[in-house]
This record gives sequence, C-alpha cells and structure tokens, in this order.
Amino acid sequence: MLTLPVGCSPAGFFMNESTFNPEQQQKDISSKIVAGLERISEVFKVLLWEKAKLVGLSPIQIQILIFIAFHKQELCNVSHLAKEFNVTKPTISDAVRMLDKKSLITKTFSSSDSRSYSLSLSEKGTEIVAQTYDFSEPLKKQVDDFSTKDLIQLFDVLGQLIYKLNRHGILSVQRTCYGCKFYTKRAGTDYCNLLEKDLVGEDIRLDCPEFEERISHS
Amino acid sequence: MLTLPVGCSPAGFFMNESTFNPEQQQKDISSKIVAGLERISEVFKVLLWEKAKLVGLSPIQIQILIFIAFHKQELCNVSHLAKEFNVTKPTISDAVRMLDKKSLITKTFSSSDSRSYSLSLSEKGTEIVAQTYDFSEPLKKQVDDFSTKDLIQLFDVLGQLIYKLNRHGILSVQRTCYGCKFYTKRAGTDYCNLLEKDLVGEDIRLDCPEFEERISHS
DNA sequence: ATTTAAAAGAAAGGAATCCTAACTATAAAG
DNA sequence: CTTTATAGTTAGGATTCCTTTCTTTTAAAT
Repeated sequence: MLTLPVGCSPAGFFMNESTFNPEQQQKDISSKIVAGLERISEVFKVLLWEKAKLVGLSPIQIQILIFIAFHKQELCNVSHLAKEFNVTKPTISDAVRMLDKKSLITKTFSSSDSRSYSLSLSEKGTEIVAQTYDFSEPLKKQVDDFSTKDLIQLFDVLGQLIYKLNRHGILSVQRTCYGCKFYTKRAGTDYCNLLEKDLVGEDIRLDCPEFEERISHS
Repeated sequence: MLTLPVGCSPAGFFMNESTFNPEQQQKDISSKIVAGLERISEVFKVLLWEKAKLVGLSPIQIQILIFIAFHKQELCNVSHLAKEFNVTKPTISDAVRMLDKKSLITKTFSSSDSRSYSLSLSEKGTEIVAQTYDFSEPLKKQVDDFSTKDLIQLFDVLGQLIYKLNRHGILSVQRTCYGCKFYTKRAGTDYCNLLEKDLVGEDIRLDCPEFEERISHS
C-alpha cells in the first residue's frame, strides 16, 4: 500500500501509483526513468527559449528553420512539419507565415502537386540557423562527459525506445533503422540493405537521410 | 570534412557539426543521444496534450495540478512552480488564475510570509488529477518492456545527467540525492544521512520528498 | 533604527502558439 | 465521373508566455 509524501494535497487519495508520485518512483524503476526523462525534456524547452530570445524568434520558428537546414526538401512542407513537431497544420501554417513575413524562408511549389510547396532557408534564415543550430550544446556537453561504454548502452536503449514509441503510435515520426525498409535482421545482427553492411551499435541511426518507411504487417 | 544530406537547403554550409545534422549524428554518439532525447521530449508534449483535450484544460494547467497532488505545500507556490516548469512567474500567475476561476485549487496564505500562498487541490481539482495523472502511461509501458539490467543502467545515467545539468545551471530544479545535503559518499558508495543507509543503484531518488539543497562550494 | 535591496506575486499589454471548424483547390480512387 | 482523401489556408478564440511596471513585504546592510 503506497502513501503520499507527507504534506501533500488531499487526504484519502486513490491514484498513488502515478509516475509523478515520488513514493511510487521508489517502488518502480520505470517510473523513476519516466520522471527523469520528463526532467530532461524540460531542458530542451529551456535551451530553445534561450536562443529564441537571442534572435527574437519563437521556439517553433527556430525548430522549423533548423529542421529545414538539415533535411531534404521533400520533408520540408507544412504537412510533414506538423507531424514532426506534433502540432496541427494550422499551427505550422501560422509559424511559416511569420517566417515568410520576416523573409527567413522561401517557398518552392511542387511540380507534381500544385497544392504543396517546400521550404528553403533564405540568406537571412541561414544566418539565424548559424546562431541557433547549437541550442542543445549545453546538454550535449554534459552527455559527452559519460564514458563511451555508457553512451553506447544509452544509445542502444534510446533507439529501441523511440522505435517502440513509433510502432505504438505515440511518436508519429521517426527515421530510425528499425523502422526502415532497408533494415533486416540477418543471423541475429542488424543489417542495412542500402549500405550493404552490418549495423553494429553506433551504426544504428535515429534520423537517417535515406530512411524509407517499411510497410509493416503486424 | 562533414557534409549535409543530399537535397538540403543552402549549398556552402558551415555549421555541419550540429547535433541536428544527421550526418553529424553518424560521427558522434553524443549527438545521436541528444537527438534521441529530443524525440522523447516530444512524447511528453503529445501525451500531455491528449489528456489536456480530454478534460478541457491546457498542458501547463494539468502539470500544475499533478505537481500539487504529489508535492508538499511548501513547493506549491507561484515562485517555485515557475522554476519547476521553467517559465516566468507571470505565466504561472496566469495559469493559477485560470485554475482558481475554474475552482480547481484553493489558496492558503502563508503564516510566515504574507506575500506568499500555497496551492491545494479542490475536490474538482482532485477529480481532474484522477483523470490525468497517468498521462505518461503509454511511455512508461514501453519503458517497462526493457530488461531490469537495462533499466538500472539507464536510470543510473539519467540520474547523473540530471544532476550535472542542475549543477551547470541548465536545470534550475531537481531533487536528486546527488544534490541533497543528506547525501555523502562513504568509501566509494552513496549514502543517505537521513535514512542512514547506503544507496545502491535504484535507491537513488530523482524527486525525493526529503530533499534539501546542499550548499555547494565549488 | 533606517535605509536599501531583494523577493512574492499581480497587473497591463502584446506577440505568438495552438486548438477546432470550416473552406478551397487539387489529386487519387472507385 | 463521382467520391473521397490530401495540402494548405482562413477565421475565431483561449491560453501561453514574454517583458515591463507596480505593490507589498521581507531581509540585509549600514
């Protein structure tokens, strides 16, 4: 029978097994991990806002610009960005309108589908990216501090977790090897049919430019 | 010399070592990890919004209610909540006003400091928490799927990472053993002076109710 | 004791997120 | 050729979230 920490809100409580109940975290390591991941997710918010203030843009605007900088045109449209950042299309549409008004992007209409267009960085947009692309650097610096062994193990778990989350419809977007059509398991080891080589530990990608979704039948 | 994935925005580019450049991720495992953590941080956004829509509140409103449910009164004031969720005090003040208007909380003015008050859940507020406290359950379910060995290792790294982030001023709030005044290192193992026992792996807490900040002199 | 500085919270004002619902136009499927 | 799905926008509204300014109160310094 779990209890609440002393001094918490209502007396007779009934949902003590919450991940966010510190007492529960003591009984269940998964809860501790989820709570920890939640704290780390705050870090991105903090770091992004810092840069945002610096250049006078909003977090989502910066995220869009950085995404454009490092991904191929076919992913840089309103629909995909909405999925990527888990917001609705009108939200992206709004942000894109602002970016356009500030002349940070250019639109290129698709030749195959006249309704759609893809975004590219303007010169000014590129400058903004240059000032903000490293927003997560303070976090990376701390991650760098761990041993290679720890990092490989951590990466392995994260990669699998992201794939699981995607398979269960929680993360709508991912571009990991595990979900790619070029991926196969050969004799117990991961293999990429595009690169034609085994994927050992670090070789697994979370955001592969060559990613193409596997149509899974499960 | 790093390059950009084919088809990316501007030709001659100069900040390819970005964590969010997939090519960089291939060269540097820390970048992969940071990119992975970023994806996972999206999960909280998604799951929180789901519940938010369900009960007709905003994400920050729900976060505040859940926090109140599981933490002692002295942490449930405007100033602390602002630090906890990394927003300004006016932002919390706004959200609290909404919660108050909806009769989901009650205010108790401090006896020692007449400027300050702490928040408690009203009956209605408790009902909302009952419907939302498990918002991260879909994530936890996937975490549960890993082996105990993986989980312990993962938890160990996360705990240290959060402490590092806090020490470097990136995470303003944490309540881990590592930063607590009851914590000491005795003969190479972690020890809690309050519980008077060794802290082995899972015993380390990320959100300890008894946490009191250690005044560090480094 | 008195001044000064710091802290708790609110109020005002404004930009932007972010939603839903309704809409246009194009593309794909039957 | 009709139907259905998709790309993106518009409109409207609630809320976040910021900065700046302000009041009150507490703490610290002289």
